[in-house]
Amino acid sequence: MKVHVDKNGIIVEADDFNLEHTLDCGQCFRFSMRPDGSWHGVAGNKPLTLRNMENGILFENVSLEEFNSFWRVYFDLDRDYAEIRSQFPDHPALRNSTDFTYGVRILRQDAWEALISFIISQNNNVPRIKGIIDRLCRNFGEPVGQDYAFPSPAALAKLNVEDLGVIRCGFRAAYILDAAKKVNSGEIDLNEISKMPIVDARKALQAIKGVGPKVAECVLLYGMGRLEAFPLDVWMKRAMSHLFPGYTPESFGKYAGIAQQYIFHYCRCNPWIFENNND
DNA sequence: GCCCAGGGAATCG
DNA sequence: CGATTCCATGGG
Repeated sequence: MKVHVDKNGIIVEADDFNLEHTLDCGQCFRFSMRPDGSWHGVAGNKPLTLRNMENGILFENVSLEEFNSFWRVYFDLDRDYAEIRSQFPDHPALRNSTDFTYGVRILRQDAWEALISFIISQNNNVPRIKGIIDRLCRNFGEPVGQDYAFPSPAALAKLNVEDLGVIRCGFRAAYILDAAKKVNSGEIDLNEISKMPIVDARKALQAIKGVGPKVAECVLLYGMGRLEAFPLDVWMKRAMSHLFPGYTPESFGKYAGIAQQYIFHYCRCNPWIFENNND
């Protein structure tokens, strides 16, 4: 990876770094493409605009210090994805997936934000999830520039179901409040959970209402940097049974979560590969 | 095990 | 166009 300091910010020249695959693959909900092709969003209370340039990806108006201390970690830019791919099992559908989704990176998101975001994501579609999270931030988050930060556990813990009516998240409101109360009181310590053996971490997360196996796996993978976590939604279950019969999440190794992201996005973008197949 | 609980996007007829 | 399907979890 090469980092250039430019008058407009920081330009990153790196293999395996594609904004569309990284920001529009179902792992995060606060970045969107603007009509001019740039990407804008908020992470870690910091708004960010990104642009594809001839010589790399521009992090607009970002200092070298901010890039090194935050965005470099957030975008997982110090990880060698080619090396990780070389450790994957040799399988034609996995090669198709890694070719198609080339450039995806697993974002190192905030655990609390990931917890609430993936509770909201259950039984839901991406455009609507984005709308609900946007309303959650606008109504209960602190303003940062033209944007809003993700609300803190304390800010949500003092609300009731009626207060959350404005975000129109339906039956998930009670789940959000249960998570906020448990995290705010310290009954759930996300930092501690992030370091537990994965079996214990899964169990601890599922003590929160609205967190089942799938949501827990998403929190571990996207919010806690646990790259062995392997969320199994309907698309991944379909992929496992049709494309990888006999395989388990463990078959993909210690970076199974990254393999999962390649496969998931490939399947979502090419659903016809499952035609004439049910289950 | 079965149904339902928001709601909006996607897909179908 | 309207009708149907999709979606992860908990509770009855």
